[in-house]
Amino acid sequence: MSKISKDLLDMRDNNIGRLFQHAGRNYSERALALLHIRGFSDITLFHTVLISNLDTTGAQISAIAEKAGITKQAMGQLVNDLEKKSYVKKTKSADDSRAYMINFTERGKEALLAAYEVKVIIENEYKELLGIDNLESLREILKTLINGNH
Amino acid sequence: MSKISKDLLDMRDNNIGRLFQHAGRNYSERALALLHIRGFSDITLFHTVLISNLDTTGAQISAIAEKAGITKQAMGQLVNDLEKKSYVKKTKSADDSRAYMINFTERGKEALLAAYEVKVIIENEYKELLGIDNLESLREILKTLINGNH
DNA sequence: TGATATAGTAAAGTTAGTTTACCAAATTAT
DNA sequence: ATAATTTGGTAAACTAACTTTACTATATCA
Repeated sequence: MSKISKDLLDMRDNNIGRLFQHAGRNYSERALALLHIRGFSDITLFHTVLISNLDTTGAQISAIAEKAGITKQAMGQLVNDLEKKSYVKKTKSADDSRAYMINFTERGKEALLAAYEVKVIIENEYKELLGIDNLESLREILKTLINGNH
Repeated sequence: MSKISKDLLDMRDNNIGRLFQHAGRNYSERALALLHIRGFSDITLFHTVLISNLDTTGAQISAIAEKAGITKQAMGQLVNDLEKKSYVKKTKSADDSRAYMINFTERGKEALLAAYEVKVIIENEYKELLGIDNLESLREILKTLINGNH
């Protein structure tokens, strides 16, 4: 086998971009499975975008959208969807009559806490697999990579 | 601020799953931009799934689909799309009259080589940012994570 | 008092697929 | 040799997770 075709093969298996994607997908699937076990079986990956970007103090649709990096229309749909599933409630803002305030319901808060628990569990699994030093250096490397090529 | 709400905030910024996703997206965007500069501007992220899973010796649709981890129907669409853009050609298989052999065209081979160049460039950027040791340990950590919770 | 910006909604389009259902050819079983 | 099953591929409809375009209502700035 020639050098170049060996390299091309290597591109598939050792491609760092593909490894990121694969690791990310693994994480998401594990997180979702653990959330489902905890009784939040109607939550999809899509929903976690809102759950993990809404503060317990509440926020406006466009503010959460910006934080999450999606359009306000998409966030609007997400909010409506999670309101139907009664994880959040939408109330007219007192300050701005164009705006709505989005807040967690009790169930929503429970989901948020469960999401936190799940995060801790998965990180412990990772610690088990890698050792704590490697996990923390992984986190630092990823942050450097993300901030380095803004 | 209470311990739990500080932890919940931390979940957003330091969440390892989110860091994977972010790093993966950064990589893809950079790779695609570099491919476009090289004259392959009609290739999307979607197309790279086929390009990076097809050998220069050619293969059947269902074989590539399995390798890529998508359905043969989805791969069929991808193949048709890339045939229209003349990156691959589809010929009736001599061995199996139900099957087609998918091969790169000359342009397709050029794209494959460009993809390899782009990979090298991005990895060099990463080396610059992290140092070679950190890059290699990142790769090993990711592989451990992926194989560890298959 | 306009002009412009902001909050949100509605509807259609897009991307990257999956599911269901099918046909034709190949393989295996009887 | 024929029937049953598997395999290669296609078609059409559906889905998720969005974006784009276009709009209304309210707020703010000049």
